[in-house]
Amino acid sequence: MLKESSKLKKENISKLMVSFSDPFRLEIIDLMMDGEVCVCDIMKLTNLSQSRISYHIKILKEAGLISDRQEGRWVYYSLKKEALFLIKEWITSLTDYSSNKKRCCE
Amino acid sequence: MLKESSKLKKENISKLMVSFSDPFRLEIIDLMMDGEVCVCDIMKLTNLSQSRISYHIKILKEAGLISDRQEGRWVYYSLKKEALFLIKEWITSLTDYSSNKKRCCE
DNA sequence: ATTATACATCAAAATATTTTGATGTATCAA
DNA sequence: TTGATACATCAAAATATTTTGATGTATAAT
Repeated sequence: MLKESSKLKKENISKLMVSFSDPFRLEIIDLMMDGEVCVCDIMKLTNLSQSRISYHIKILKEAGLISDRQEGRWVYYSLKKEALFLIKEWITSLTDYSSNKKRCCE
Repeated sequence: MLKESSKLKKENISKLMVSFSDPFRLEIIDLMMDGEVCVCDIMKLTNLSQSRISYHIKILKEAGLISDRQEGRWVYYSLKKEALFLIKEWITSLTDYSSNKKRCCE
């Protein structure tokens, strides 16, 4: 069962998954795969408005998926490897699920 | 980059991730880890209403995460290993992302 | 045939998420 | 110190998702 095998609580899982559930957030995550990005970068590379990007960044941050680092006027965002690893672990617990099927409703 | 390394299109990824983004769907997925389940099973094991379960099942099905098999009055649902594998692959492409950070806004 | 069970589907209501445009704060440069 | 840049935050509007209760369809048991 998922409950025992995962180090992530169900609430955290859904928050992390919410991060991936929006195409614009996937775009942003995609950009972060090449390293740190600031909001201004994302603005240049997508055509999302600044406040829209900030909103999505907030979702990602509250899910624990990204970390931020301020440097002067800029804030650099990057993916948290630890979070990605936990997600991978969770997905693995799913793919490794027992294949002996039970019949229901009997 | 995500785009090239994944066999899943961004649209499919977000649909799959939407599946995992709801706590009740996570419950249902959890139950399916022990094998096939019917709606009646899910009703017994959670206290979700029948139409509510059907709604969530539909989301999971349209995301391509589960398959169904009818037997008499019952419909048995189970996780599609293929879909889980694709998700795992995608997550892996994220965790394996290049760690040479670029500086932005320069 | 009638009734019950299992589930899907529908429309309306309830909620939640997302977008927009405006405003606020901090940093920096002139 | 004034103005510009980078970003956060806010409230309202727009949009999307979820829940509910009712109704529909198919299967099966009596």
